[in-house]
Amino acid sequence: MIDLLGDAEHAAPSLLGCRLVRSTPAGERVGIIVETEAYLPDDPACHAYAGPTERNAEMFRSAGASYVYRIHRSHCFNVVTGPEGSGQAVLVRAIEPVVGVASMQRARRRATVGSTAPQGVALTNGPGKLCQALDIDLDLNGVKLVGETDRDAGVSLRLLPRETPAPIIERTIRIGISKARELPLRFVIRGNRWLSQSA
DNA sequence: ACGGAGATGGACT
DNA sequence: GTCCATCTCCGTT
Repeated sequence: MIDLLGDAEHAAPSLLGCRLVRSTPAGERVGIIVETEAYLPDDPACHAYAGPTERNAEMFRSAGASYVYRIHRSHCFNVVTGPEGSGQAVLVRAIEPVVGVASMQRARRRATVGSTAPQGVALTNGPGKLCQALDIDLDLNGVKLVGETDRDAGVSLRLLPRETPAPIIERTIRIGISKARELPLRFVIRGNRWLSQSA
């Protein structure tokens, strides 16, 4: 059971080890979530902090939906958590690829502007990279990720519980933000090799 | 209508 | 380490 009804600070570590499943006509891609960050209602770094806007609308809807937004050339993927209307979410910052690696590599190559093909851990070790690898963009903003999903409606992104024992978790400050830098709201699976490069 | 900022990634010195 | 591409959103004119 994945705890998404509690607040993001509680949900973020509970998502570690869970599987993210992307199904398209081309096949299935699966990654294990290894790094997350919580963004809370009273948190200046949270997109929902200043209240509902068009961009962050999904954060104020029901837990278990996706919140996808664009930053520079990349997308970031979040899982909405907490009571409806509370405005909080968990950013997925890195996954460990387990199924459909070749398909992820193709998707990354397609989305990469430069010439060098992403290799090794660079496949999915960052929030923008994993969105490229799984073809997550604004079309997947607001889709239901758990339970009865919108799969028949052509939507194919699902969150499944972990199959393994709870991982050993480390907690640190968040990465790449300018506000509320000091809050320890980043959670990682200890020692996992697919974690993002933390400056 | 406008301008600045950004939960990033890749290239380069 | 630094620089910046590229675009969406949002607060301000």
